[in-house]
Amino acid sequence: MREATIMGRPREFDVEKALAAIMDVFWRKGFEGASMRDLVERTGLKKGSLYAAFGDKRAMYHKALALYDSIWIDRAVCDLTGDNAALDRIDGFLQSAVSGKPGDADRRGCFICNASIDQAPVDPDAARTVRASFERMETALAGAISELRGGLSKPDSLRQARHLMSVYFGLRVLSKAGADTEALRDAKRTAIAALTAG
Amino acid sequence: MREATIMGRPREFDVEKALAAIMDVFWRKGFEGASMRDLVERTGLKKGSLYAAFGDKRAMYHKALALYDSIWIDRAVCDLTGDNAALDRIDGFLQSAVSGKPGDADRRGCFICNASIDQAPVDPDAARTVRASFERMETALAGAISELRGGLSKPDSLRQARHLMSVYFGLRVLSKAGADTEALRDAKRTAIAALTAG
DNA sequence: GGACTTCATGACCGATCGGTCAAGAAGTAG
DNA sequence: CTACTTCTTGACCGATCGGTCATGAAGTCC
Repeated sequence: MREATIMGRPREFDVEKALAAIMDVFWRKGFEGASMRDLVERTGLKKGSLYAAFGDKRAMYHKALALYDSIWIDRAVCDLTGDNAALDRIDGFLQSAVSGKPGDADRRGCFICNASIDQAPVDPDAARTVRASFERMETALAGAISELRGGLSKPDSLRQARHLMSVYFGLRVLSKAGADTEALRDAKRTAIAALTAG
Repeated sequence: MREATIMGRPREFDVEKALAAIMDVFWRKGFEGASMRDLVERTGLKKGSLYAAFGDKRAMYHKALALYDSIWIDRAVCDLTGDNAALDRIDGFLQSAVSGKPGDADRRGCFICNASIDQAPVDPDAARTVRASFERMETALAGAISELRGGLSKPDSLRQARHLMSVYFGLRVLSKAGADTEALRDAKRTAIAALTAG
């Protein structure tokens, strides 16, 4: 319904671009750390337009989180189910948590990880979104793992996937505080070694 | 110096108790999520007393984080270097990230983990404290690991320790969003299995 | 054209933010 | 006792918080 009917003055800004900007702000600063002023400046829009288009601050956060899921978690899942060698896909997945630019680091990390710490305990809706992302990642990982090691039973693949999930988010935490790159590399390497040999 | 000299009106409150209350607030709510109002209510003190005793909000946060390190990270390190069986000590360490009360969960999680996500990217002092805690944990873990597996070289123990560090913080992240208890148990179990067999 | 609908803008709202300070209370030192 | 120091308290500060709304601009529909 309602799509062909265009009445009244049309929007002058690109809603998706605006939401992408909102996502970037919450991603970097968290929910409480981001102010409406930040959102206004980053989007280039006025407060009234933002509220009209997205609802209140909490609603903006939820939409930003959903957008992150649909862009970045989607990408991670696609990469994990792609057609490279299974080991390379898994390695790439963990590597994405390690890299971040050298030196200054990407500092944003993973929005899902940030939201898990920052909002999940106080925002059930955010917690639900986060858990849904967890499951998608876990499933994709399990698929790649069972591809890598044909002999593994389905439940065993799942267990290995859950293990790598914890490694992934642990790497995200460690790297946010600027942990030694070598330490991250070691953690990743050891996890992968355990996978191929376990 | 200065300790015997007690001049003027003595403090009526217990500074350490107050700081413990402050720690609890920041631990639960993060830096931006905690307001001075929260701190005043939780400590039972007036704003003026808090500022006089601890400095501004940021200084309070730093002192709270240092207190956490000296209580909880100390305890984790002690447990890891204790005299139970090495495997039990390591298992207990990971278990502390899994448990949290059943159902409603402890929700506070690990303050170091929270601070890493929440403040480390924007507060270099907090980041330093967090990294120092990382290193203490890593060292204690490496010790327990080399005790568990005598044959392991020192660098290999360190690599295994770094791997378990990532698992630990990953479990913290997953559990904050209320991930399935079984998933956490699987992740932990698999990590330990990899340790004993890798 | 006029009727109607939606959008953009900036002024405005009360509440709360982190932080300060003057004045009085409560102690020590001599 | 007086002199002095520190602590406690509540009033107070300007800034910023998230959020609203009236007005006018900009479009569609007939």
